[in-house]
Amino acid sequence: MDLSEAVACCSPLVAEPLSAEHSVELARVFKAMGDPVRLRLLSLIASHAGGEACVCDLTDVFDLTGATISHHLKVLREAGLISGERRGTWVYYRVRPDLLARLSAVLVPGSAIRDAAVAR
Amino acid sequence: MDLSEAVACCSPLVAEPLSAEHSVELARVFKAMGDPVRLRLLSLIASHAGGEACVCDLTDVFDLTGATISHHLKVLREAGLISGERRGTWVYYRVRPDLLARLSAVLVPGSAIRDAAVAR
DNA sequence: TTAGTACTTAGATGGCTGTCAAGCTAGACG
DNA sequence: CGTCTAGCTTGACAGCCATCTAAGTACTAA
Repeated sequence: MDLSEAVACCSPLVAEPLSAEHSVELARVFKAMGDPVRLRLLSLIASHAGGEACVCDLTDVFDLTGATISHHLKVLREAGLISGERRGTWVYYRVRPDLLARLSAVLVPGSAIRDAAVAR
Repeated sequence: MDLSEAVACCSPLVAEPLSAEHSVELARVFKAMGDPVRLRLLSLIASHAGGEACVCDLTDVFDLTGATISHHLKVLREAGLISGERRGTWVYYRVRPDLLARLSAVLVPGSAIRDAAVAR
């Protein structure tokens, strides 16, 4: 099962018990967000001008080696939370707002209505 | 800094870069949700009749010892996601929807407006 | 009080994970 | 070509974590 797909079809947590399969996929996404460095990376990328950020912009913020930042970006990428693209020398990352919105919807009841409102 | 407090005052991820302090507190909550068993526990409790569930109801669902379930419930409790109360022989847990709503708001832009709408 | 049920805590253990150093690949520029 | 910069991968290691067994606590019932 694809990750974003799994998240997309999950009902709100309060609506019905999560299936074992869905819980595994959902947990993978939350686990990816369960690290301070990765959360900051996510918000740095999301809030950066143009909606994207170069890895060099991100590395300077932390007191960590490039290898570690690269590792965290990979975790976020494999969770479907960000996507990366090489343009010349640099690699740019951007968040995937659709997945964030779906995650957000899973956390609160009545999300279907709210999602429709957001789509408008 | 209190956990729920930290989550409450976090702006949406896309609005501005998360501070190092906020990211640590937020990550603790997401980390608690980053496990399939804990996610299922959360949804079992949230979707249970009356908004609360006894530990014995939860233990039967999984192929795990009571000690392990107890451990996961403790993690969820320390993250501020659930609260437990003993009534007689049994212990009942319920979710704290306020924290879930705030978490949800952190994930999407324009949450302040949407929160106001939800509150009505 | 004794026995029994419902959790919780403590300790142990195997597996996972965040981090770094070192090495590697991809592109830019002579 | 060679060299420089940006980023990724690998391998290693210390610390964390999910799980179990065994023991402890809290309440009920006879």
